[in-house]
Amino acid sequence: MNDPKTPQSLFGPRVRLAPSPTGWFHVGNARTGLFNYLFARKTGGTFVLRVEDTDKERSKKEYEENMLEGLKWLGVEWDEGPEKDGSFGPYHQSDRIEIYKEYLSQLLEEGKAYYCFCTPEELEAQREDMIARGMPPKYSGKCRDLPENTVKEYLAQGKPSVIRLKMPKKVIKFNDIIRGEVEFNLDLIGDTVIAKSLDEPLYNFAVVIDDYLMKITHVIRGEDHISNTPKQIVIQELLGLPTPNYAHLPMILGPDRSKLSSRHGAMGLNEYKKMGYLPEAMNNFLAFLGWHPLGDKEIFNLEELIDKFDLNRVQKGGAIFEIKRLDWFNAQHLKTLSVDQLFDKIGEYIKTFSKTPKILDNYSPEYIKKVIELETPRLTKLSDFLEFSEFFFQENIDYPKEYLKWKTMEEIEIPTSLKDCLAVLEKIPEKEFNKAKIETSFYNFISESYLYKKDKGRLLWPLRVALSGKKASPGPFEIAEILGKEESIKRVNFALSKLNS
RNA sequence: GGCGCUAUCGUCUAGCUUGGUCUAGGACACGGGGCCUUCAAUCCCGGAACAUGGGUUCAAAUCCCAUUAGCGCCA
Repeated sequence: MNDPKTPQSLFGPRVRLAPSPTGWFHVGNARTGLFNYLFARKTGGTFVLRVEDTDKERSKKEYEENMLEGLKWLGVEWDEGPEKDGSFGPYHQSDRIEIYKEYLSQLLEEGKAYYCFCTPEELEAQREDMIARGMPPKYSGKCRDLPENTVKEYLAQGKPSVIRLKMPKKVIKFNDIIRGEVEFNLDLIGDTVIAKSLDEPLYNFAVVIDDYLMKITHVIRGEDHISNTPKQIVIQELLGLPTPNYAHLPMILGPDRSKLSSRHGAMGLNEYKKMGYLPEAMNNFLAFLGWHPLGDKEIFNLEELIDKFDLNRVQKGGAIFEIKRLDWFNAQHLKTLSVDQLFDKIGEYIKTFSKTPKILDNYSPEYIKKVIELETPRLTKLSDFLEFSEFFFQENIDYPKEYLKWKTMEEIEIPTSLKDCLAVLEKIPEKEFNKAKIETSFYNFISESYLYKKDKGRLLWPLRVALSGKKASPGPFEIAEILGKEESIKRVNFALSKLNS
């Protein structure tokens, strides 16, 4: 904290998310982004988004767009980066090649880095030899002290080369906010390659330069980068740059406890949107993967997460991505929404992903909202709505007639029940056709019948199936109210006709 | 192979800094039950963990050491 070499900013901490657009934006990136965002907002800092697209073969514009879209969906807004100008751009590494070149040249001139002309075959042979002798497989340092003329000559000849760092023999220690003191013996690492050429810097080098120039004060990233950290610190030291604070987040794991990947069936973030998950639930779930606030409260929106967030409470061990837990978070968040909010979200979901968006045109918002209100307790995901409530939006429903049979009934008894239902329904005035009235009407009727009083299912189960066509649905009275008198009667009649056929 | 990180219920975790209040708390999932016309929601109950072995101490999930296992990085 008091290290004078730690970068300081007058405007609070500066953090960054620095993904490579070489694949669909996944939950690991999203979680890292979320933690950076929460930290920045909590501390009044700045969240920078930097696109590490130096790998020209694998980087694709569509991946980058997918990433921006994912971040926007979550509400994890960056302050500087693509689409948002800042004073520390450009924010694409591909636009910063000239900058890296300068620093690379400086290291070369100062003799802190050197050209290496060893061939892959030579390196492979060296490595095997080292391993065979039980030593750490590191570069031998063969080209470390090549005479200047030789280097110039080789370069002029166009001999393939890379740029290596002259790794000092020392122990690097750094204080990780999450893990405490971590130390590495550089002697075991060897002279690492920092660039393929002056125009092609490698990850470890570009990161250091960017973090410095973008005045990053806190590097919050995945634990898989912890082994890169000593190399990056050495580069900082050789260049005379400050070292930021580091916080290495635990990994998100698959069910087999290895790093979560598509191998586990993990999908891009937009797939979760497609499945009907809410961004609030995703944030809540992701935040709780490796972090936990004080107390027993579990359901938090973004604002509340910001308020409670504390890097010091981040877990050290990896956390398995368990979708059932996400389901629960989603159901809980769904229940916090008002009917109007749900109507908007479900409407948008249907418009974007459903093959049958016409229910929005064919039914009034009031009607749809009533259905939503009724179905909310059953919803886990937005997509469930269509599945559970389709019978409200179909002119003609159909179902196997066996569904109509209550467990204590014989099939020949069903028509009687349905006819009784019809009689009750018909007696209710159109204007009073609401749940309360329907319910009292039925209960009055039931109280007059010894058979129904003993076993209400004999009357109500066939009615419910006639109205919904499903084995599982909300209760018959609330369905009937929404359907209306006419449609309810029509459906009971339809059930009767099914039994005759 | 080397180095590094990690280790509490099946899962996410609280507790560990400042040993005793921990016969280890919560949540998800699971099982059972209540409500009940089904499903869901909801409520109640239940099983379920300090990786192992040594220390230190009157006392250890908590401190120290070793071991084991898992993962990550390096090519």
